[in-house]
Amino acid sequence: MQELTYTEENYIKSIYTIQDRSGTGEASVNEIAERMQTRPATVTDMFKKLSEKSLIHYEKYKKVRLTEAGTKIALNILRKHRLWETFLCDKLNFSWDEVHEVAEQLEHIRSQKLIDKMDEFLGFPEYDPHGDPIPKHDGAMPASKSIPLSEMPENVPCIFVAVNDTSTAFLQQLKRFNLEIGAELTITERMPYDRSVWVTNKKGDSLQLSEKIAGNIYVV
Amino acid sequence: MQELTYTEENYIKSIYTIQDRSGTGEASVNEIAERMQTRPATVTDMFKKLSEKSLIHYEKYKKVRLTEAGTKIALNILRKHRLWETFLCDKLNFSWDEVHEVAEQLEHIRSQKLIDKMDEFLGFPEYDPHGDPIPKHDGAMPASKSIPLSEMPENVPCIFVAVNDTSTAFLQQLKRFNLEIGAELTITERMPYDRSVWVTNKKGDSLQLSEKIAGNIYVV
DNA sequence: GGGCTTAATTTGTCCAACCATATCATTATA
DNA sequence: TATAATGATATGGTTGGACAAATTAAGCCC
Repeated sequence: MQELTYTEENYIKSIYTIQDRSGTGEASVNEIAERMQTRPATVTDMFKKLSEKSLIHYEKYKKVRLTEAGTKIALNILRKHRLWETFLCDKLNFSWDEVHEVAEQLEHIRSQKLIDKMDEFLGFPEYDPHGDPIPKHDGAMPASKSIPLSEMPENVPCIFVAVNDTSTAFLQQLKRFNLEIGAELTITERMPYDRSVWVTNKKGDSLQLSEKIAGNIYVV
Repeated sequence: MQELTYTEENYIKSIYTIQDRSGTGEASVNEIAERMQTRPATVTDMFKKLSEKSLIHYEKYKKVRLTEAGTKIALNILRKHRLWETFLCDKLNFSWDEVHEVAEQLEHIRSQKLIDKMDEFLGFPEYDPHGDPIPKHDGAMPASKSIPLSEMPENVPCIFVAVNDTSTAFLQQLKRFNLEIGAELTITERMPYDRSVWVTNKKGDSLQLSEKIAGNIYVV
């Protein structure tokens, strides 16, 4: 197990996320640059370094893929991130839209013992406050059986279980709509022009969600 | 409130610690280099930078002292460090000798809300597991729990912080022994017959102190 | 295939934090 | 007071992570 810088860890995590939500299981220089708020040149440099350390499969001008070692690291960071989020919400009463940026820092703390004790302290949770599965110590991940709200058929009720974007902007928007994990939603109508959807909740309130929002709300 | 790097924060903390136990309230390049495990050249560079940011008083070839702003930052880091140590011991059942290096990482987490909530979660503790006082949110520090030198266990280094007798006779005796506030002392042996103690200082000098003297020297 | 667009890489620079070495100040001591 | 020892600084160099600008490769469309 090598010593990685925080920056390297963040790249690994971004690659994991991008390849996870791309059909092909790969990530491009531009996608990572976008996500890391940096320039493609920087990403190319980092790809070389990570490749040197055998954490990604990299060939010039091609997309990259995490190696097994890289994936293991990504899952470990994800585990820490989600356990910390759970801690912040469950024990310190943070609201679920406040935890992300603090967890972004805490996920880099290096101490096997700390994270194992934290897991125990929290009662070995399977899902974090956003509904995302928490990888186990060995990297095993509870199934996340959710799909984007935008892919739900019309008039089939579903439960809001996770978000696919943890930016403050997005979470605040949800707050404005009064949308929370656990809400029961039903798509009543699709607007073909901009792919937005009309949704009703259990109380019968109706609201219109853009394609972007509906694509980042995950439901079962 | 400026954004400091972790490294800068660590220097600030080291300066605080050194000047706190120095008698004169100052810290030298070499002392900091020793404590930070780095070279004097590096420390000089950093002193210039911190001086530029008005966090220390710095003049070439002289010792440094934290400014008010610098002290505030140091106390804030100390607060975070000691609260985290308390958390690790009280809530996660770490033993008191395991917590330090993890707290060294956690003390850099930037979130006012987190640390305030943590303080509350822990029941607003005044002292950390090592008995050191935890600075309050406003920088106020509970009195540090000093004890008479005579009550220190053997072979545990401590710092001479106060006297409990301000008579000239006592102070002159201290002078004769070359004992000053700030000295690092270690009891090497106890003489059961008269309860006097053998003490060594940092230079390795050894001296014998009567029960009366050792009882009026306060240490932490 | 040729040309165009987009994506990726190379090159050269910058800054923070480090170091070794050489030099300069301060101090302690003969 | 002169001089050696110690302490601090200056200089020049390295590395990691970032950037802009220029260049090259890949993919696509006719």
